[in-house]
Amino acid sequence: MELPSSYDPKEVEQKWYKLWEEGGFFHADENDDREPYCIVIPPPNVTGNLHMGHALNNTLQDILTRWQRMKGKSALWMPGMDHAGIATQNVVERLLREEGKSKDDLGRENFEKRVWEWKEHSGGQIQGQLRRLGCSLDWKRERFTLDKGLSRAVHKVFVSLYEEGLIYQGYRIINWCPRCETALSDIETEYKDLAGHFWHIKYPRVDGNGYIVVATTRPETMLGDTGVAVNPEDERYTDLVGKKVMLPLMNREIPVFADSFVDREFGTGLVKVTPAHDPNDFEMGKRNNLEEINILDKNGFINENGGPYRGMERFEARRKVVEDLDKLGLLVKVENHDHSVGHCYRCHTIIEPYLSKQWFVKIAPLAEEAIKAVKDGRIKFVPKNWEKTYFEWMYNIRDWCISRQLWWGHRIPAFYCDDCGRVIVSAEDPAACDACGSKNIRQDEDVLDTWFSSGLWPFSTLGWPDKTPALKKYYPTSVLVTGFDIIFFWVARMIMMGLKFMGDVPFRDVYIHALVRDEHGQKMSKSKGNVVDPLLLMDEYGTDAFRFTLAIFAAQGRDVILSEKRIEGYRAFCNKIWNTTRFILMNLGEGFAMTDIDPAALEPFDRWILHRQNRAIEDVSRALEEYRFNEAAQVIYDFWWGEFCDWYLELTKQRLYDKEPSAAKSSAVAKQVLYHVLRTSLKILHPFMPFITEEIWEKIAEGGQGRIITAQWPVAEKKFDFPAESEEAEIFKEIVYKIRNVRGEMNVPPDKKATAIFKSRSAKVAAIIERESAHIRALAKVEKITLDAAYAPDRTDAVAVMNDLEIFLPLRDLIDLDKEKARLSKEIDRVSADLDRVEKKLGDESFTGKAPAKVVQKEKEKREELSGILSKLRESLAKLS
RNA sequence: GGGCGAUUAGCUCAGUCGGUUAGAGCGCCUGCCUCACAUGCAGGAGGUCGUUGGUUCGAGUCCAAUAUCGCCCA
Repeated sequence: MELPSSYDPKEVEQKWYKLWEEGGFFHADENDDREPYCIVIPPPNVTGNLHMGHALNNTLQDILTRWQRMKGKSALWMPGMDHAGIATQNVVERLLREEGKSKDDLGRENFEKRVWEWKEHSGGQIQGQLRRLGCSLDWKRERFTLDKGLSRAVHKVFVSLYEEGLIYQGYRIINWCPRCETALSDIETEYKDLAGHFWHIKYPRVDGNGYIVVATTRPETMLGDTGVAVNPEDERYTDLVGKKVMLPLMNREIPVFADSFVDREFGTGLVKVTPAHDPNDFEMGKRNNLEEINILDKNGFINENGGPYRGMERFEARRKVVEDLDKLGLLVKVENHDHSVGHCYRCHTIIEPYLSKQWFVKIAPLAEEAIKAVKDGRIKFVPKNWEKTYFEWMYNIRDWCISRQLWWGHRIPAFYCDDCGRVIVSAEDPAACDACGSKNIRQDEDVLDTWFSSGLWPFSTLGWPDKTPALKKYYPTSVLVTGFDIIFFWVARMIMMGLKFMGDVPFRDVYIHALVRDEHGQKMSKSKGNVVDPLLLMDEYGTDAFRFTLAIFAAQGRDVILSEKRIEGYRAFCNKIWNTTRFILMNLGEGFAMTDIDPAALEPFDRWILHRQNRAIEDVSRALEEYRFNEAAQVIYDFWWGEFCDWYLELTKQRLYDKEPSAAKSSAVAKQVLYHVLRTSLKILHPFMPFITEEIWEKIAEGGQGRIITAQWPVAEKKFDFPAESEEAEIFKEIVYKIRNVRGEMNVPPDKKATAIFKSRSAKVAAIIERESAHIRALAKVEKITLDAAYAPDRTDAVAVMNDLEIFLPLRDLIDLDKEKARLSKEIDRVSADLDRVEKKLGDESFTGKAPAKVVQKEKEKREELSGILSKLRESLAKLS
């Protein structure tokens, strides 16, 4: 069979995914008795499209899943999507706006219907894209955070936490997005430094003794001021405490009071207090019994409490307030002031601290357990330094606001009795009030934070609250693979919920990978316009090359800054793989059949490559065990290209091309080894490059060997360990390299076959040269080889020196003596610099006295070697002068 | 303001326990269309590992300070 001379990924990729999926290769069976291995996918948003972050995240998960599947585990990679409350609602609202409608025109029920329709027809684009990426997800088990089973889990958790007192309703300051018209949790608010102003405003004293000056970055909030605070220690204002000032514009008398929260150094040391619009002011208000006046409506417009400013948008009101104060002569000064302003993480609108009634999770008791689980090692973060970030947050965690004023999501299972005012929390919709029996009950309008449901993901997807066989087999899951940006949003919450409801951690390991950044190290984002579409890269370079690039870039603790040139390089690697196969298939010949390899029949380089392959298998396996994806990929790359192709393949050519009957046995062995190494290398490459490996696996199949996706992961075989032969192979490689080096530097044309004379006193080296002379001739392009321990070199001989060996190449008229002198001088400089360093070291008694004997011994050997080489080089140079 | 990370070849990045001459891909230079591959082959140039100090027989690696950049939190 002959292959085309270059690899074309397009058809191959289309073909195999379908065959795998339809063939049930991705399905894990909870009823088999194999050891479980489970990863739950970080559910992408239903609105999502595959971006670089997904590509990296899912490539790594797929590598792990495919590897464990090949290791014989019952490997389950659980797929699914997140309903993404705010994001999805925003998408559908935007579509409605294009039709000139609002969600209120439709009403809640119709709106929800509309979102479901959207989900069915336009949502979940990413599922196809994950297939394109080759993800071996068990699609039959796919879940959605809003499906029936998961909703049941959400209700059960809510009710249970409520009954335990861990969920409560509270009236307090939350982060409010006026555009999304909903509350947000603390971590859904992103702080950005903005250039703002610091307005200094006069508040006249009621007693007529002039005025005080307060400073603020948000002057419009003064409409809701109900006090002015000073630090109790601040002597400047002792006499003010207990007095009243007149709030300008609103003409309301408000008290001056002392509160130690106030920083004397900040601004004027006098702080206007707006309890309904600032979390710190809220606390001070509570401590000092201040009135709470809410001046904003849900859209960020001034409400009826804002007097003349009613109906103005908040920033318009700010301008007007400042203008009016200025007119009244109450504006003392305006300073430029940079400050940190909270923005909605979904729509980037500036959020307002806003007083309202919301549902909260009392987080401290849950966090305590979650901290323990990481402290005592039940959960391990990789890399470990993320544990610090995790602890930092967990120790400072605040109660979690879980209610959202949205329509798309899990509606909060709380009901209010309009007759007796009772709050009923129940997983099933109650028919009547359980206190007064009234049927006059209505459900809470709010839905739950999307992250509330994703916090249950590792067990809800496996069937909880039912005790399913899948849950029993796969929980706790093996590893969670995710980016550090959602450690707080998601990872910490899964840990808390898993411990609470399953009584065990949700996963053993948490592998935190990097963010994919653009070439300037910036986080990719649509608003910055610096996104690179992974689908385009896959189209251009092939999925396997793209995946391999991501893997080899995924060094721990470092961001991935993607370079297209690298992808191009690994596309070339795909082609190399393809052509390795092409070469082997062209040479196996008709009637080839794989047999067991008899170690006794192997020739030296067969032993070398099998030995090297054993090391590659070990190194790849170990790297994967430790989530060092980049290392694993690098090992395969180096082995395949640098050893298998560059050396072994070249070394087999003579054996394969020799048609003499005497060469038949050697050729047959080489074929077996080529085939064996190819098969094994394909296997260790498969998790990284699933498509090309499966394609080739089929091309080289002798029939009935199944698919590579379920082939057995190789282990290093002791019978193929040949350390002594491998050492000799390295000497051989150096000989070839030295000759090539001379040829290259002296510009000897390739068709000019040289003669090489080897001068050595080492029996070992001489034996290698004698044995491998045919290989040296072929690889170094040498015509004739002579071993002569007493050789007296001619002036026109080019020379190369290595340990225990001098190689002379009589070049006659081809030699350029000046060039050869320069070459030798350069070599002498290099070697003597090394020798100097070594001698200096060995002359230092503190080194010989304190360094381990092994290290000293090594240096001594090096000295011998270098001084030998150096003297021979000098001799040669002397002859030229 | 607090915390974390980075700084290594022209570019993008590796470098494990402190121990040979600090590696790779791309780019660059020289020579090759050699019967698997020009997406290739052979050879070469290119680095005082941000700076300063310290620990050590020995530092790209450990410690401290500092500069620059990035991220997270307040």
